[in-house]
Amino acid sequence: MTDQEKTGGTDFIRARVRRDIDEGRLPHGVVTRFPPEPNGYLHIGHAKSICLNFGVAAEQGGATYLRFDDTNPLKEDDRYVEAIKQDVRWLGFDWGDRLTHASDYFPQLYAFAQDLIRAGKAYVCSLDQEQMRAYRGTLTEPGRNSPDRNRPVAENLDLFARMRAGEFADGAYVLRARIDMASPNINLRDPVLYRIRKVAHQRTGDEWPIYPTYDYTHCICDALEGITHSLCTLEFEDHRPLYDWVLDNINVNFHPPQIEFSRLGLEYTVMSKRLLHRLVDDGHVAGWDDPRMPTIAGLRRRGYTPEAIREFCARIGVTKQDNRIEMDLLEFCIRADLESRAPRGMAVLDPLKVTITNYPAHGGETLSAAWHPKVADLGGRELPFSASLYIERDDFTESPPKGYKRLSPGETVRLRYAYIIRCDAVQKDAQGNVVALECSYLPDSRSGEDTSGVKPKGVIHWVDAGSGVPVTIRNFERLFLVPDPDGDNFTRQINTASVAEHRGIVEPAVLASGEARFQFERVGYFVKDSVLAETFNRTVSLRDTYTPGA
RNA sequence: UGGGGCGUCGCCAAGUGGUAAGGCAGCGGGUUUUGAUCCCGCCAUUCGUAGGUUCGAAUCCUUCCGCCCCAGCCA
Repeated sequence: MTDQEKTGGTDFIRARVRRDIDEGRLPHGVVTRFPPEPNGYLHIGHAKSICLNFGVAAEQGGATYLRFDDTNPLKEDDRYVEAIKQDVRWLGFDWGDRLTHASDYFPQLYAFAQDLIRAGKAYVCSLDQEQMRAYRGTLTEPGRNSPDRNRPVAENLDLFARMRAGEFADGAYVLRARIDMASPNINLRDPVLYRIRKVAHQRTGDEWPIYPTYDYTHCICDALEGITHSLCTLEFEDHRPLYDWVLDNINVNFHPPQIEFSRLGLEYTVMSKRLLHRLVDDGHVAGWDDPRMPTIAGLRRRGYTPEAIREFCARIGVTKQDNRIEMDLLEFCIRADLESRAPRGMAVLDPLKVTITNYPAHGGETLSAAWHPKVADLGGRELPFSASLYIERDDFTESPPKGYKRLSPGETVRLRYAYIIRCDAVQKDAQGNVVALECSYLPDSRSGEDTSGVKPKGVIHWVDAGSGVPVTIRNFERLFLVPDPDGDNFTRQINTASVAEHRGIVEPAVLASGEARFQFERVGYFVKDSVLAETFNRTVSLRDTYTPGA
């Protein structure tokens, strides 16, 4: 748990909850809910909501429901249900036996609708969608009453029963609340409560030919579950009067307050399910769990930890201000987590062959290195060394800038955990590209027992050619070219170079250990891909403050 | 232009009448066999604007400006 998870934070929602407790309004404790619609995968914006809902309740010894908001079988699919459950669990939250579905309440929802009709608060309307739009008015003009608005109660009851019995085609009728067609709040202009959809539902099958809408369903489910704080995002703010209207007009003895907070915005990515769906469906990414996706599944495959994501959610806070968080903060959180627990290893992404000319050509030795420079408990590993090695191409240059701390002709550098070497000769191909280096090593400079007295330019990582294992290493960049991609220019804003595959080589102990996450020294944090063999995904690079020439 | 929200450092965010927390980023320095980590220091006379109330305002009142959301039988 992070500090904020322990103390509970000071945001306006937690302040409100504490006040409710202090003033004795919650005799049965705090009850919240996370209500995803199973029409896609969860993303980091949902993580914010999950951390908030589960966090607020847990801090007060309360309970949280995981409730699937499954009122629209046209868009929903059971395969998303399992993915969502897995993601919530992986993030570290437990709903216990409080797993529910809006569809669990379909019978009660139906009965309440009949009550509304009897009370003259709802009516069956035959306007088609276009007509209804025309009757609704505009933002600045009031709407007009539906010709069916004064249909007698008995007739409404009969028609609604026949809708339920499946007598009518999709779209023939809807059940509407009878509120106010002139309301400045468009949500109150006789909103639809039920629509006919002769579609099989993932849980209720063909039992219902009619389905309740979100506005009608959500508030009632909240009330029936005794949700003490119904937390949602800002765009539902002007639905609140409708939320309240429904609960005020049915016979239910509990009325949760709806409290809104701003959704998470993250630079260089998108957070709407519609756009995420497009990325997947149009093949811009390999799937919902593509490591470049801001989905929980994508972040997981990328190597993010639940702890880092929770820490991120704690750090961004909860307010009503629109926001767009910099990637730097997310990266800071995962680096901070991995720094202390990821074992170190060495991998070369772009190998440059090095031959130690004064080292026995057929010999070799085994050096040792700790898995972590500060965490002794992590133990150590063996590191094969020989005359034939690979270093990072990037760690050599023929013309070093001022202050260069890597290898260049005539200069010395320490091979991490091993010896100091000097570059004696550079081999090039016909085009003048450097293809290999000839170096000599200082026999008395072995790591830990260095008596050479030589101060090398710096330290670089390396992998023994004979024992190193070839692997694919994937580096990811931001998915979009602009910090705030929009739906209209979406396709043009996608970064088509967001993944770079390297054919690299990694020290044998890394693959031999059972670990998944490593810091490849001087490069970054990586995780073994959960699907592709011998493939590492870069979770995040190491912080790099090197400015050439400086 | 109807309704609903929001405006405190590049990005987040405390603060709710008593004289601008903190984090991320950035910058400078120290330690370092990872140009990492770690450690030090710097980083808003000012709170969208203009007035007003007050001994005193980011906090109260008024004006204006800017941004976001709403016209699905989506959620």
